[in-house]
This record gives sequence, structure tokens and C-alpha cells, in this order.
Amino acid sequence: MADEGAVLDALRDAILQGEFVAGQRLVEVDLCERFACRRFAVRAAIPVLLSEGLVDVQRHRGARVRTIPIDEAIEITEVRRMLEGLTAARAAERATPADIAALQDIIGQMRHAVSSGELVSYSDANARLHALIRRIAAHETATGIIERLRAQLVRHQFRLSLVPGRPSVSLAQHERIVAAIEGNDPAEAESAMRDHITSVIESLRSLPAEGSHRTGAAAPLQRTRR
Amino acid sequence: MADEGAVLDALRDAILQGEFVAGQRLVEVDLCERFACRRFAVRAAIPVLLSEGLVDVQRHRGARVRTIPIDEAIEITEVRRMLEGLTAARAAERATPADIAALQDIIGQMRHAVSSGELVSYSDANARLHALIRRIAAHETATGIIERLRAQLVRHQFRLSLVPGRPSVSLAQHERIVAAIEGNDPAEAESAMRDHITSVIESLRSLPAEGSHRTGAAAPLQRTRR
DNA sequence: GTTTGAAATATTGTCGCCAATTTCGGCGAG
DNA sequence: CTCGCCGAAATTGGCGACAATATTTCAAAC
Repeated sequence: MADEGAVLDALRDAILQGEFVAGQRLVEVDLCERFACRRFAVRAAIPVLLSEGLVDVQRHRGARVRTIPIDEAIEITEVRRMLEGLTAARAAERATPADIAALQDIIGQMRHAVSSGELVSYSDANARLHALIRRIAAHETATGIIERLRAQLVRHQFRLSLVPGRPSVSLAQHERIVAAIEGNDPAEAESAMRDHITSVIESLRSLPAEGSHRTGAAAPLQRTRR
Repeated sequence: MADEGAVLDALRDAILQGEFVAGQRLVEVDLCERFACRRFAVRAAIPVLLSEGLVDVQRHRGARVRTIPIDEAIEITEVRRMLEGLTAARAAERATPADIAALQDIIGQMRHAVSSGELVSYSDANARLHALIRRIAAHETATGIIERLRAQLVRHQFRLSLVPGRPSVSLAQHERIVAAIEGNDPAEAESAMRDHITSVIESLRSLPAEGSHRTGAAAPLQRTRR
């Protein structure tokens, strides 16, 4: 781990995997040890993470892992609602038979996950379905923004899939989206995607107050001060 | 000009004002002279500009002013179409009587600018109207993205207002948007904004090949190599 | 005259050092 | 016992120097 890009990716992954407590301070020398790199590489990575909305930086106080309050999570999802509506519509215009087969394959996996109650594998398939729709849409600008926003939501997203009954509701919505894409109906695809994400927003609104959850990843109790 | 934030702002403004030729190389020491600062400040500013999509950076080759090809300008505008639709809808939900008076005031200025053929002042009023709608919507996430995208388009945007007959078409569309906001009709406001920006996209598509325009700002012939 | 190669120059990448600022710990006064 | 103040440690901010890489220039051979 000598070059700068690798440190950036490793640090971003660590944050996304929840390996830092929310609000945790990112001390430069500690990160140097963690990633076996020079301070220079860490200092280069932080502005990038700042621009991605993953950390908060204050002058002379360094960077902290940014916590997205629930209000902002809702705003972010409202934006995603519009942009994923755009990608769904474009996907409906552009999907090839092979694309549609791939979409239906994922739908099959989702059905299986729901019927056998596998939450994690449902959540995975869900992410893959949305990613595939973006790829079919081939809209770089929208895709870039959606993925950046998605990264900020990882923690909330995780809690969502645990809401009882949500997967089966969500499955039906995805089936409608795929059907619209299959039928080359952009307006219906957009509408279906918007309805789907509207229900995500409603679930977010009903989520209990944050701060009392555990990520599945190894989160070795991190001290905030030393 | 000692501190870093000021250099960032100055450099961004210089790019947005078109004071650098498209594709122009941004040599660090030259910028140090230009802004009377240390190389350190310039190096801190560049990653931020990169994240804003205003420059392109290649390893060992430095930063260049990024040129947005017309295809990407269209993609960006498609995204803006969705997000400004969102802000228009929210504005329709939230606008106070004072807000509506302010909107109508700007519409009045636009009418005057159209009837007297003042292109620049129409373009100004146009920008102010969209900005006011964003402020009324009070949607930080959407506003942040819209403004970042807008910055990337300054050059194309400028050419648009020169298309003959466009201002009067555009004026009618803005009147419809404001009427919907005034009537507290979110769906109609969104639809009106989408139609408006759809017509912007069509104008972009019909724009002649780029590269043969001059900005009004002082653009002292910059050498690309020395 | 054109092309190829290598030396020279220009430019960015990386580092270690010191300064500025914040944060932590203890001491004393009330 | 609590609160506020002051010094010490920790941490980030900024800089100059040097290394690595790219670009240009110039000369020589074809």
C-alpha cells in the first residue's frame, strides 16, 4: 500500500463497511498506521472523501466520519427518487432482450430470498437490480450522482431491510418496474420506480430514532479519544 | 490572498468566468503567481475543483480546465430536469405570499427584458428565478447538486440565450411555472418545469458545433505551452 | 528535409520539518 | 466539591527541498 489511490479506496471502504463509529475522529497518524502509508497519502484522501460527503472536516480539528441525520437521508432519497425514475425510463427505452433476461434472473433471486426469508441476500439482489437498471440506462451523469448518494446512506439502508414485511412489498414493486422495462414503457417504468422509492421514503420516516444499532461487520470498539 | 479558501474561490471564479481557454493547462506555479499564494494552496484547491467537475486531473500531467462535450451537457440538463422538477413541486407546496410576490417581480423583469430585447438581463433574471424557486423549496440536497451541475454548464448556457426567439418561448414557460406555484399545485409545477427544461434540451441538441464562440469576459489570449 | 533519439527543462509527486491551534490534564481558588 | 484557568501534549496546517515523471529541444543520421 504505497500509492495514494489505494489508501483512498481502503479508507472509503472502511467507512462504508462501518468500521468506524459514527462521528469517530479520523486522526491522520492513526490512519497512517492502519494503512501502512505516509501521512501525505492520508492528507490527499481526505478532501476527496469530503467531496463525497462521507466525512466532515473542520479547520484544525481534522476529519470525522459524517453522520447523516434522518432528515437528510430522506432528502437524499427524494433526489434518488427522481434520478432513479430517470434511469428506469431510459432503461425501458434501451433494454435489449439479454438485459431483460438478466433483470428477470435477479427478480427470480429476489423471489427466492423473500420466500426463504433471507434478508441479506434479498438486500444484495435489490442492490444488483438497481445497479443493472442504471447500467442499461447508460446515463453516466445520473449514475454517478446516484451512486455517490447511495454511499452516504449505507447505514440507514441496512436498517431498512430489517423492517418486518418490507421485502415482500418491495418485491412486488420491483416486479412492476421490470415489467414496464420489458414492455418498453418509459412513463410506466418511471412511475413504478417513483412509487417504489416513495415507499422507501415512508419506511425511512417510520424508522425508530437512530444510534442504537449494530452493523454486522467487525466493529472493534473504537475509542473516541486516547 | 493568504488563506486557502480564498484561492479556491478565486480559481473557481476564474474558470467560471471563462478566463481560461477550454482545455487550458493549469500549471501550479503560474497559478501561484496569478493569485499571489504558495503552491500549497493551489494544490489544496485542485482536488475540490476536480470533485466539482470543473477540471480534469491526470497523474504527473496536472490539471486542465474541463470541457463539457455537448452530449454530457445534455445528460446534465436531463438530470437538472428531474431535480428542478422536484424543487418546483416543493416550492408549490411551501411558497408564502411574499415568495409569490418575489417570483412575480422577477417575471415582470423578464417580460421587460424580452420586450426590449435585453438578452443579458433576461438571462440574469432567468438565473434568479430558478435560484429563488430553489430557495423556496428549501431542499439542500437537490439544491447543492443542481448548483454544482449548473456551474459545469456556464459556457453552453451562455450560448443558449443567443438562440433567436428563445427568450419569448422561455418566458411563457416560466409564467406557467410561477402560476402553478402560486396555485399551490405541485404536480402542475413539476410538469411545467419539466416541459421548460425539455425545451432547453431540445435547444441544446440543435446548437451548432462548439468551439467557435467568445465569452464577454476578458480572456487574454492564453498560451497552452510556453 | 524528415525522423529518431537523447539530453535538458519544466512540472508534478513525495517527504520531513516546524508552526499554529486545539484538546487534555492538573492545579488552585471559591 | 466544583469551576475556571493555565501549561503540556497531541494534532493538524503550511512550507521548502528533493525525487519522479512528462515534455520540449536539439542534434545527428538517414
